[in-house]
Amino acid sequence: MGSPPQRADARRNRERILQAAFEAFAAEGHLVPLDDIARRAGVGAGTVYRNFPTKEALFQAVVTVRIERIVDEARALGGAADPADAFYGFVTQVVERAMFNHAVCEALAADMRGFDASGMDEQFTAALDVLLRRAQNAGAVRPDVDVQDVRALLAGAMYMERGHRRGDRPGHMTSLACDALRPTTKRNETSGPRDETHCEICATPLTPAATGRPARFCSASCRQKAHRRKKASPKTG
Amino acid sequence: MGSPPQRADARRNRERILQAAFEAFAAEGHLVPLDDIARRAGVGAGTVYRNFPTKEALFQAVVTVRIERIVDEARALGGAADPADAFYGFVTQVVERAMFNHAVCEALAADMRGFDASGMDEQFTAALDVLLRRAQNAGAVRPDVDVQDVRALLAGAMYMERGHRRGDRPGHMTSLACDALRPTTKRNETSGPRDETHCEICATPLTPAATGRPARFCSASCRQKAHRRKKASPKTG
DNA sequence: CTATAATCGGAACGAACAACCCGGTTAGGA
DNA sequence: TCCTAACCGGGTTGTTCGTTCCGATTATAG
Repeated sequence: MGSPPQRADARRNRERILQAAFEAFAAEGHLVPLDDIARRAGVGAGTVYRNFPTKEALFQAVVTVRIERIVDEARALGGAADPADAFYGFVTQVVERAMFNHAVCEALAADMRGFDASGMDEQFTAALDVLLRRAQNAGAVRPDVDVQDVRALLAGAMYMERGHRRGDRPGHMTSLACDALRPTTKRNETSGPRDETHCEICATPLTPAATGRPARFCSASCRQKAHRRKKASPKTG
Repeated sequence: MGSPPQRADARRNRERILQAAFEAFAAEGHLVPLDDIARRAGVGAGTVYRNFPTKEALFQAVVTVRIERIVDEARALGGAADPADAFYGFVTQVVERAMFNHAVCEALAADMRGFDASGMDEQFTAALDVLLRRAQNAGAVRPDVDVQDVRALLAGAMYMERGHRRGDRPGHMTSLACDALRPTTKRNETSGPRDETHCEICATPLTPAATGRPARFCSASCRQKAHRRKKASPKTG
């Protein structure tokens, strides 16, 4: 009890392990072999296990710090002047951050990777709930979603950004996900009309027109159809 | 070449393996051990490997059939009378189906699990593109998304439905995802207002009121704030 | 400097799983 | 019925990875 708590080298190694684990988990997720972490920390696997009972415990030790920080930010935004900015800004930022940290991504994902035990799940959900309700009361978020929906959408947005990352348009899927939450007004229409490479009517791929002006239809009949439609339904066309 | 193509028991076993693999992959995804599939089929692991060079080949053989069916349905919907119904109906149905088939879910997910080789990815994307463009031309889908966005949203919806499944409201996240694609008009507002357990203004948790009527605010000041807001912004409130 | 106990590191273990192999079995034609 | 090539199945191998163990090392008090 009164004994010197730890030897100096032991303390140093613990820090090194945490640092290496943070980097490794962030880069590759919880599946990274523990031996890799040990090697990056410059210690043996045994030393890791003297500090953390299981690999899972190490993962949680690393991630809990990050989640706590995120929860703190959410709480700080709870009193922000503009509830809409606070909510959408927070959501966007969380996803953005998770993009660069696979571990946070996994922790916030669907199952919270068993974080229920540490209470992080409840805290995160509660903090998010405050932002959500304020935004809803301000009319910035549709009223028929609850905090679990937003949690799911967050996880989904991270998943989409990671899985379907195309070099261009980072954050595009998140923007789309946010639009799903908005009331029917005020959209985030990002880009202009897509560049057309298919017939606008039947979606047949268009051969690159030799003429300067890009073609919009594959045939005269489709062009006529388009004209007819434009006249018939000016509301939806 | 002219030799009897296969022994009867071999043919029978092949069918059994395909059936067992379909069930196992559908229930548990591609991670299910191959030995389990062999056992369910009532054969040894060796017999599986005599029919399919790798576990991955077996997975693809099983899943390709399902994806082909989905692609066929998409193509059939390409000429539907109502492009909006065709598109949203197809998306909803694909997610719904994947809910009960983990294998399809994984195959349609972000990376298509290497299905590029079999051409399924291109075919699925092309068929989906037709539905999307027709729906866009009909004004039922916002014009600033492309087929890759929809692919991502599909994968995300499946992910969300699977991960955050709450007993109630199956398909709710899919409905939300579809709303992200709609033009600003015409929403799918599913349920009424959520049951309030927090202050509508500051989101403080409300202690269950002893009185019969449920409270909506945590304090008199919040109640006043609500009144003021309702007068100030009748458009958004 | 010395003694000693905490600490270190990596070898060793066990479990899981894909893939291979070979001795025994059987279908099906003659 | 008999023969044989095709086929069967599970035991075996190789690999990966989490976890444990123990002889070697080293920090630190006296």
